[in-house]
Formats: sequence, C-alpha cells, structure tokens
Amino acid sequence: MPTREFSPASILRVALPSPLRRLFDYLPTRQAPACGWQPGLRVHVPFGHREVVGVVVELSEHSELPRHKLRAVSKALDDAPLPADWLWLCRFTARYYQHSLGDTLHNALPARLRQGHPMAGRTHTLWRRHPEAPEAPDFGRAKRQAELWALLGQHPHGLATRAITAHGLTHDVLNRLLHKQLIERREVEIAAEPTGGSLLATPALPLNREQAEALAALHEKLTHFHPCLLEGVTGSGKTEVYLQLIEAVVAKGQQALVLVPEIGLTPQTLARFRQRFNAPVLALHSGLTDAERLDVWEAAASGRARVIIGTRSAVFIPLARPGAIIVDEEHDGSYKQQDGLRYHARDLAIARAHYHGIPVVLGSATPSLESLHQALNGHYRHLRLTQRASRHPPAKLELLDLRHRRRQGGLLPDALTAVKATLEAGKQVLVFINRRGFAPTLACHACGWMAECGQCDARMTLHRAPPLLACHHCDSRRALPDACPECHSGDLRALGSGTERSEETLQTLFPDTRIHRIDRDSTRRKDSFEQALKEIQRGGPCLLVGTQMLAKGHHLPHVTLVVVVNADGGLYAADFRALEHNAQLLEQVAGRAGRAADPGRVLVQTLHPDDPQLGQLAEHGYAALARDLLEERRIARLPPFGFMALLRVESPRVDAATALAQSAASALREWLTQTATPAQCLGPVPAPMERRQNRYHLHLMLSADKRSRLHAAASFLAQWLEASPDARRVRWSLDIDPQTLS
DNA sequence: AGCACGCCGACT
DNA sequence: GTCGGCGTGCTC
Repeated sequence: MPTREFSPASILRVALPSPLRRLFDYLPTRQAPACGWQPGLRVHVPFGHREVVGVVVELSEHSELPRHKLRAVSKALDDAPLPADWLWLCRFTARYYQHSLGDTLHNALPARLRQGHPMAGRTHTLWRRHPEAPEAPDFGRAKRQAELWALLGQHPHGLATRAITAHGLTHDVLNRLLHKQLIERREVEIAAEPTGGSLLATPALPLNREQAEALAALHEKLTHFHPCLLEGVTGSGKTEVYLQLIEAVVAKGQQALVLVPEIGLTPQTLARFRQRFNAPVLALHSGLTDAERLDVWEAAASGRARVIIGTRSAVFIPLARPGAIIVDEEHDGSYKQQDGLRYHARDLAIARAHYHGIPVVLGSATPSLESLHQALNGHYRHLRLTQRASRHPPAKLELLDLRHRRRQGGLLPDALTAVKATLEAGKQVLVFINRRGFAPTLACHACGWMAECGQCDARMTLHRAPPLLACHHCDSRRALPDACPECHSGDLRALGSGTERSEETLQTLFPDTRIHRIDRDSTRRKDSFEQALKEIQRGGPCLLVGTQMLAKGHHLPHVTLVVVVNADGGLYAADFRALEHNAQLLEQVAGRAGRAADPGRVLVQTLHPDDPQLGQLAEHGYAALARDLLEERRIARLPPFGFMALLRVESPRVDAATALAQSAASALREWLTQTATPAQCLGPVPAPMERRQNRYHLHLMLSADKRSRLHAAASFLAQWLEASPDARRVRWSLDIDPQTLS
C-alpha cells in the first residue's frame, strides 16, 4: 500500500482518554492500515493495565523514551483518518481550554466511536412489501398485521424498524408477516441512503426591509469568515433570516450548522426547519441512541446531511462542506459546559467559522456583552432588526415598589388588579417567579430556626406536592418536621414564595381560572410541558406560573400581561455578570407579552424601584443598559475588556483544599514575578456557598489585559498542578472564560 | 481517570 | 486466617 506523503513511521504519537495533558508514544503494528499511518486514525493500545481507544495525532521518527519502553499499537481501528476539521477543532479546544487533548477527543467523539466500534459499513434494516405478495392478502382477525401491511403500502421503498415500532407495531408482527413471505427485509448501507429532492419545500416568507438588508449583508460574503451579530428584538423574525441564509448555503451544495440553546431544540423548531427544506435536516438531541448519534455524525462528515441542528455539543460535528454556522440565542448560558472540558460552544463556533472561512451568525434579542462589544468595535458585522411583526412596540417595564406592602402569592395589589382585568378580557397572564417549590425555606416563628441542608451552606426549599424539604444544590431531601428541632415549638411557617405557593394562592383568588404551573417539578413527565403549551397556545383566559422555562423562546400569543414577582435577583450580587444575565432574563420574559394582535403590559416588582440600572432597563430597554454595562466593564477592566480564568479547587477536607489553593497561588505569583508577566492573581477565596454536598470549594482568579498573557499564566498553572503531588488528593479544574463565579 | 499494589481493621 | 477500606504511584 502506498503511504503517499507520509513516510513509514517509526513512532506514533497517540492521544489517550486520560486527564494527563501529554501524548504517548507507540510503535506501529507490522501492517499499516490501508491509508498508511496518518494523524486522525483511531487505534487500540495497551495503556497501563488496560486497553484503550486513542487517536494518532502525530508521526515521529524519534521518541523521548528508549525504544524498549515503548509498546506497540494493538490494532488500527480505521482505514481512513477521522475528519480533519474535527481534529483541528479538538486540538484548538484542548489548547484554548488547557485541557488534555486525549480527553478532548474522547469528549467530542460519538460514544460508539470512542468505544472502538467501526466507522463504516453500518446498515439500517428497511422493511417493505414482498414484490410477489398478493395485492390484498386476508389477515382475518389479525388487526395488527393488516395495520402493518397498510403502513408498508404507503412506503414502497421501505420503512426502518424504528419507524415501524414508533407506530406501536412490534417485532412479533414483523416476524409473522416475514414468515408468511408477505414482506421482506433489506439491509441498506447508511452511507448510500438518498439525500432528498428539491430544495424548497414550503416557500420563504416575505422579508421586511431590515430583514432583507441583513440577509443581503450576509449574502455579500458567503465565502469568507464573516462574523455577524444579528441583534433582533423578540418577534422581529431572526429565524426567517437564518432560514433564508441556510437556503443560499444549501443551494450552493454546502452544509449549515445551527446551534440552539438546551431548551430550544423543540419538535416545533425542528418541524419549522424540516418543512422548509426538502433536504436532510438532522437533529442532535438527547433523545438519540448512540447508534443514531453515529449516523448523524457520519451523515454530516460525508456531506449527506445538509442542515444539522443541535445544542452545545453539536459544535463538534464534522462537516464535509461547511457553508455557514448559526448560533441562535447566542447569550444563552447553556452554550458553556459547566464541568470537565469547560468549553463555550459559541466561541468555538467562531473559531471554527474562521478555520473554514465561512460566515457565522450570532443571533439574540439580548446579546452577551462579549458579542456586543465585538459588534460595536467593528470586529463583527452588526445587523439589527428593530421592527416587530405585530407592529406593537415592545412593552415597557412598569416597576412596582415591593417595600412595606402586602402581597398575596407574591403579588402586589396593583398586580392582582391587572391580573383580574386581563383575565376578564379573556387574555392570558404570565407570572414569572425564579424559584421553584412552595417556599424558599421553612422557619420557626418562635426561635428563628431555619431548615438548613446538612451537606451544603444553603437553606432547604419547602415543597408541598409531595410535602418535603429539598436542597436545590444537592440531592438531599427530608420529611417535614412537626415541630422545631431547636425549641420544639409547633409554629413552623413557610418563608417567602415559590411557584407552588403562588399557584395555590392565585387559585384561591381566581377559583374559576385555569392555572398552569411550569417548572422543573411540574414538567418531570416527558411531554407534560408540550401538552400544557398546546393548551395555552389554543387561547382562552388562563394563568401561567413559571420559572425560566417559560421565559425563553416559547411563543405565547395570547399572553398580554407579564408579572415578574421579584426582579432583584442579580441587582446586588457578587458575580459581575449577574446584572447582565438578570437583564437578559427580564427582557426575555417581557418579550412574552403581546406578541400577537394585542399590546402587552409588563409589571416588574422590585425592592429597588429607584435603582438607576433597573430604571435604564425599564425606560430604554436592554440595548441601552448593555451599553452602560459595557462602559462599567471597560473602566473595571473586566470581560470583554480583560480576560479571566478561574481555578476551582474542591475537597471534602477544607484544609486540603485550602493548602493546595494557597500553594498554587504562591507558585503562580512567583512565576508571574519571575517572568514579569502582566497578569493578576486573586485569592484563593472561599467560593460562594463554600460547602456543597459536603465538599469545600475555593477559587483562585486569574486576570490579564491580553489573552496571550492569561493563556501563558493559565498554562503554567495547569502544568504546576499536574506536577504537584498534593493536587492528586483534591479535585481541581481550570475554567477559561468562566461564565459564573459559583 | 483507571487500575494495581500495599498496608491496616473486623468479620465468616 | 481473608475481605475490603482508600492512600500512593504509574500509565508510552
């Protein structure tokens, strides 16, 4: 076999699924794979006392180790390397986030591939009517068999097993018809499946002037790296711009990758894309089996899939002919992975678009300050959509003073009056409370005792259905005490209110009104959320009580009043991003009001009605507040004007965590001084809520004005930790560009 | 991370 | 006697 430009390698440098941030050298097997040894080939190798799957990333003539210490690869798993774009992105990610390359590759590979299963030659079973079967066989009383027969009649090219079982038909029914030789099965290689026909299924919608301008701007540079911020108020038609951009990309024979937030990948979203394009639109969502995930991977890598929609991890999908990347709701927190490899999918999408030389569109009604900054300083193209389809201007926030005033179910009298009027007018009301459960805690009115979690520095939340105390930071639960455990008084009271309590109180105030509570507890059952949404979208007066789940994305055309029970969540928090996130959330919630024919009202209850920033948000909206916040960040040299990395250290033993954090800090400070690196090291400090699940958390903050300096310091820190024996006894992780400080 | 090795306590 | 707790060390 010819090896082309690759000389017969003497050493294979392999990345392995291990936190160790280095490669491991192996000797090649006697016979090379068909393509010769190349970076990107998966291999089985002996590693310590076990066999693991690794990826060859370099070929070399020499090893640092003496030859007799090297072991040989057990076997090559592929006869062609993994996609080059994928490999590039993984290497970039590992470097940027200071993470082991082997572990990064492992994370980014579909489960089947990381388990060592072969890439190619996979087949689907398709079932169809036997060509020689009679037209209308008699099934007698076998209703299921007749049903299957009829179903296959509609699909002359055959139907996949999964599609058949989805109709409620079992393997047993299939086998019976197979036995009677009425149907036949075919194994079809997945790579050979047809790719769909004409481009447009349903016609594009007409664009307004702003949409047309945005689209024209995107069309200008379809063959270049072209980062764009599409800042469009709720209901301004961002999705239509995405769809028409994708249309252009697909028409050129290229692929589009669409990233959506975790809760954004709904059947409706998917249906909207699928209806629009009569080309393969594949979704990567949590409901897929490992085999299906691999199918999507293969379809994207081969170019058969034309549109791929997925959440955070979809940024790693390989693309044969990339044409554009879209990041919808780019400010959404779910794009940042919060454990292990802490990558930000939006940032990787930009890096990827740069690598491919293609446009990337970041869409949001409430852009992150990072993206807004890049748009304002000209690094990104700034496209704006300010007109709402409904012609009503976005509702202004009306601030209601919570101080010294009675409330029922969390609502002030003015708010209740507005609720009553709205319901009487036959419209819907959304009550937004960012707290699930019945009440934030249970307190003793006699001695002041409060229910605290035994494992966390946190109060336990009172739940009513079922009745218990639950910690929202760990999985501990407790039965409700009959009396105060401290003073044995029976006067225990719920303190404050959550969604359950508001629902209950509002139901007594509006006994004839249908109330839907939407939070993580009420939507445990698989499609209960979908069901509730359907009912809500049909119209008719009702009350919606819910958390963030309701705030994001969902189209609620009959809601004309939104009440925010408490807007103060982020106002005076320690986390410098809290206000940005709080403002984004408020704007999103407010966007739920009056999306259809009727204008909306948004009532925002607050203990700080005179707060200038809340006032700015209420009076001039998110865009105005965001510019103020950017100015504050500039003065404070905070992101996006400075760069940060956060070392988190945790251990069940507070002394071990503290000792490591302190010695890491002094090692880093010494290094900063010696190398004269202009970067700052702050801490270590106890993390907010220091004890969680009986583990103690400490933070060491690194900051610098230039990304390269931050990178150098973070790189030193990671190497120091990896070499430190003490670091093996505690858990630590380095978070580059942390999104939250908790 | 995994996994083996090794050294101590409390069981059939 | 040995089963198993987790501290320590190593992985090309």
